[in-house]
Amino acid sequence: MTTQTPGSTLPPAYEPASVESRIYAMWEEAGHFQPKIDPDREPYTIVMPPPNVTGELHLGHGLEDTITDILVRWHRMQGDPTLWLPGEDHAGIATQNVIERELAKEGITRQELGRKAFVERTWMWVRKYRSRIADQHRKLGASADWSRNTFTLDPGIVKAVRTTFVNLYKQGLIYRGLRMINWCPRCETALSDLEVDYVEQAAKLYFIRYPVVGEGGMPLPAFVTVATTRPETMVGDTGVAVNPADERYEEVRGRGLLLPIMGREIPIVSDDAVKPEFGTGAVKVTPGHDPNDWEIGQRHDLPVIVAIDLQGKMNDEAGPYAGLGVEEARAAILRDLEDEGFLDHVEDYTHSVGVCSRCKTVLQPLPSEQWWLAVNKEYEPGHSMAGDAIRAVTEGRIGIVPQRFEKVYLNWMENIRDWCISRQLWWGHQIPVWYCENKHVICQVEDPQRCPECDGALRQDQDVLDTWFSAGLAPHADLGWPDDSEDLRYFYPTADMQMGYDIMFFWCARMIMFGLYNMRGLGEERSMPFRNVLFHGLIRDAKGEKMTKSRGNVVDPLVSAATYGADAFRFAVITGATLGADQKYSDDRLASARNFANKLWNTARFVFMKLGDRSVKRPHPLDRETLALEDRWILSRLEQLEIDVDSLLRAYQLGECGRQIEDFLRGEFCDWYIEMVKPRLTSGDERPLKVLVHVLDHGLRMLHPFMPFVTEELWQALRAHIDDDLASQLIVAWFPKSGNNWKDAAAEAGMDHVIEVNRTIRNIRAEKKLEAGARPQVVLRASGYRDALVETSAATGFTSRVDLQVLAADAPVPAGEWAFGRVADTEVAVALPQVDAAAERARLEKELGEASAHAERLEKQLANETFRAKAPAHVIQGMETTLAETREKIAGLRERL
RNA sequence: GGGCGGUUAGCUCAGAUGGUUAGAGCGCUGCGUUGACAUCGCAGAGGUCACUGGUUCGAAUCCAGUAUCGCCCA
Repeated sequence: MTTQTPGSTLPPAYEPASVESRIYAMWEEAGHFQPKIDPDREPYTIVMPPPNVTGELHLGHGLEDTITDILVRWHRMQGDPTLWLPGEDHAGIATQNVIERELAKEGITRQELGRKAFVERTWMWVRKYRSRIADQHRKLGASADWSRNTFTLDPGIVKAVRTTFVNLYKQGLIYRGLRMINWCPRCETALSDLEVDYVEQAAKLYFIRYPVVGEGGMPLPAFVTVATTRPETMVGDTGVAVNPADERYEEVRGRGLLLPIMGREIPIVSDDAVKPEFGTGAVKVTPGHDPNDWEIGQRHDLPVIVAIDLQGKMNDEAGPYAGLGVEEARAAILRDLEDEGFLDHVEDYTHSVGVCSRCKTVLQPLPSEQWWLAVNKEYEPGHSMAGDAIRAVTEGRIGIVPQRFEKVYLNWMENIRDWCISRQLWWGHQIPVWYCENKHVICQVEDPQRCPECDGALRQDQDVLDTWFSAGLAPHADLGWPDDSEDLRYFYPTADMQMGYDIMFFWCARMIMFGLYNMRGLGEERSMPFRNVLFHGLIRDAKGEKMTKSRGNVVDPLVSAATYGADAFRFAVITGATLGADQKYSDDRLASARNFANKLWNTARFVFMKLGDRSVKRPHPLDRETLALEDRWILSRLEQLEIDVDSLLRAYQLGECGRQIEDFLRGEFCDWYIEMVKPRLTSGDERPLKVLVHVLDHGLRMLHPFMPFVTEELWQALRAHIDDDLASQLIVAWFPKSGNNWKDAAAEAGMDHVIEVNRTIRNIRAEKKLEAGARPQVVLRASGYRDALVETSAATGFTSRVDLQVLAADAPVPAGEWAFGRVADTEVAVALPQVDAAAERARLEKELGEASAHAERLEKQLANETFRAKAPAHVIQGMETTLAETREKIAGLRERL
């Protein structure tokens, strides 16, 4: 290791690959990821959104790990018992698809394999992949408690799922019912409303004539023309509907129509749901194949005919078309309609079609017997799952960050409908319901052997539950519920939760509903699954396109982390956008973050080099007067940063916080403090050492949640140089908190001035094209800031490469050619080899123009009576000072001209 | 149809509760290797903060509307 003589042993560039795995192992072996339960301290708990167990981490996971790890490390460093609870999800349909694709490579289907063998085979995959997911998190630095890692099919979670199901069933919130569902013919399962994507599709609108039936059942020469996008479903028509207010159909209301081809008589019904402006204002009603028609059918008691089977083929109800696929049937029916003169005309039409969000197959709406969760039904007076979930947010017990997502959440929750929770899959939590030969239904947590009512043989319901049913239990189930575990008692409710806004309804909404329901025994203030939920945006590719496998634009976060370092990856994604906003992925940002890590590395190398083998005490506030101006300045700035970092982290402004830490370390610490202190160190002044060590220490601590690896590695080397009680590892070192000891407005004002003077000197150097190696004479004529300029004159001389003289404002400028500048009441004169008189004059005139305009604005503002009356004193004061300085600048410039 | 968000430098994005001349990174131009760092440093160019109107002493920031892009829900 590098602790003996660090300055000399650290390589000249930061090499993440040689650091990260060693540091991670060090933390993990020390047990720092596992919280110590301390009843006297409020814990900090956050549950990881569980990735698909057979998947890979993508950039979204990388962002989530970063967000969570920042919060977790920040809390851990404040001494909170901190638990980051990781897990993996069985991801029912997604995993089943993965395994089915594998089987397909071998030329077999799951049906050929059989359910038992299929499930066993899936478990083999799960065992193989599960540890890989955890390793991927580790590579990103995630300080999660792997000893508590949870999988959604672990026995404890199975118990939680079944307990929840049984309780809801007994309270009548879970029921089995025949309803219209979204059926995916490829996945061969029902889907919830959320798993449907709607895509715009160019299609046709077919106008079909349905003959009116007269007295005695004879067709009249009159027609009602209906418009439809799906003519093949007409074989299942059981009515035609018109709007009750539509006068065009006054004549035929109450009559029957003859269904072409099928020859069946169907009624005309009046229903408000029909939009008169659509098509002809008359629509065919197919309750078996359209959700709206199902509703109309229910209202008018129309029969339901299902003519398309579960594989998307026409069945016997379709008469002559039985056995055809939907597309083939459509073509055949259109041909027949046309031949028999029923097809009126065809129009182009764009409409949206529901497709399976996973496999993009066009969905079939079908009436089907499924299990449902009645989210709006009261289970106790005044309490329904959705109602409670609404109130928890509107009454502020759960906070949503950023707040604007609150509306999205509420809007969805207020319009929520019963949730279809059963899936016709083999992989997942099988529904804990058994049927016996005598039609008894048993719903219980433990597997029953025989029917308790009649001792008959039992068969378990074949369906499994929607993946989000089990995922929705995570915060309490992962902690041990329904058992009364120590973890559950201590860590519930969890503190924060974070996820992409794209799964707000799938996961966040369900966790809130289930948490409030299952944990209601804790009372309103403690039953919620988390106190705050953070929604982050999506990471898109450089063009702003969503990353998908089919587009081939997916970036592997582990490749990024391996290329640039995990710290750089984290820093880039967290500063890439504000929370909740999408960001575009760019290698430039990664490179920039890597450069920052390297900068930090070399900053530390410099400090170690100057320290040699010394160990120094921190600067003490009581010794403030013995410190130099720039020492007091950087300590004051550090203190301000500590205040800002604290408030930004509290407000979950993680990106802004990271940026401010970087700005401080790069812009103030490296570019100014270290540069200015070099001549003092060279001349043997040791005071800066303790400041360097202290600022570096606190800087590393504050940056640690963002860039854990490089900061820990450097801190391990820094420890030996600090004469203080220190933790053994940065991961558990105290997070800096301002003690209000170092704020020093005078030092800040003085240094701001000194910095501006340096900038002015450099600016003149560059503008006058003075030789880079030259050390020109510079004369400063100063009054207000004379002491500060004198004190820092050696530093200025060094860092701006000049021979500096500080004179009184009224002292004469020595003879020679000079270029002039001015900062507040200080005049800057840089000796020139020769002056281009005209160019110098033009420059001064430009500057005078700008200064005059500025002064004018300020005068106007200050002359405004209302402004003087209403603006806060410090603003007026500040403007007056600036005005005075600007006037002096103008005077100086006039003098030159 | 309802709702939400974006529009700030060539590009990617910051700018919490309105406050003195709006910032960063990348890119660009010029200079530079003064023993921490070329994964670097210094200096510079570059913005009527989408538009219109309003509130206010004061608006990138608040309000209303418009345009445009995107997302969600139905």
